Amino acid sequence: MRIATWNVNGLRARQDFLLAWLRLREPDVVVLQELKLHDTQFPHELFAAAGYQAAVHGQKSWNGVAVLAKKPVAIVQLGLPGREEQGARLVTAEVEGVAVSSVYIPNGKHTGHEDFPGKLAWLDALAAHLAAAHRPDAALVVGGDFNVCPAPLDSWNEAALRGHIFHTDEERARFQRLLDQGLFDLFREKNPSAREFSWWDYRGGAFHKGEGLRIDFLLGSAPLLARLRSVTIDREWRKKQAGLTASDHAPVIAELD
DNA sequence: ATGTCGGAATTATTCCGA
Repeated sequence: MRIATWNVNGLRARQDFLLAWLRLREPDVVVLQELKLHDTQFPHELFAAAGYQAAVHGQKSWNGVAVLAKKPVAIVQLGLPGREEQGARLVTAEVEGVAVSSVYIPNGKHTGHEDFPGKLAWLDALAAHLAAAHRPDAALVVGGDFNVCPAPLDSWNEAALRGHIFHTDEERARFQRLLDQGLFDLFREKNPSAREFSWWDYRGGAFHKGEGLRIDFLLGSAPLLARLRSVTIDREWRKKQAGLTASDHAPVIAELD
């Protein structure tokens, strides 16, 4: 099984780009973030024609998450309980016996912004929800854009950015609390010292200067880790393809037995 | 160069969020 996560930064702007990538990589399951459309605008027919069905939790204009899969998807959860006012940021579906969640953690803007405590509260609520809804011995994947840089190795410039947004002890402690629910950072498990990033700002030529962050993760429970062969970050798809603009995030792909 | 994007509100221009 090949499972991926990708923040597409607007599905309507990215659908041709995404379809080209699906044809090339042929993932079995993909969790998407930042759809930026309402459920009713999701192009189910387009993805069905490409061989995928979707569980979608969207909203007008912003946020929005989905689970795409070649096999049937059964919706388990729409929205993070108690945190719906922060937007459509969680959907969980069961696919081939695996509970698959797509999450889009609030950005928080900066540590002095009123959104920052909201981000921490959302992460607290996610840890509580996972503890209540999932057993650590069951097959679970939580993939998405976490908007947290868990360790210095995950940042292009830890020295300058430590203590700033994505790089605070508060965010990192809460990311660790997610792992404490019995989850593993699948990329890091297979690539313990790799300095690779999944997001680069559109501005200032950040991609070409190597100024990125690793903030997109596939977290998996022990049964998934036992099946894990490899994890890659598909940075070629952060580049323009045949004249089509890329997202500011690259896909992350895990290969499972 | 805070140097770009996507989307909304509004009618090609400005704002917001990331």
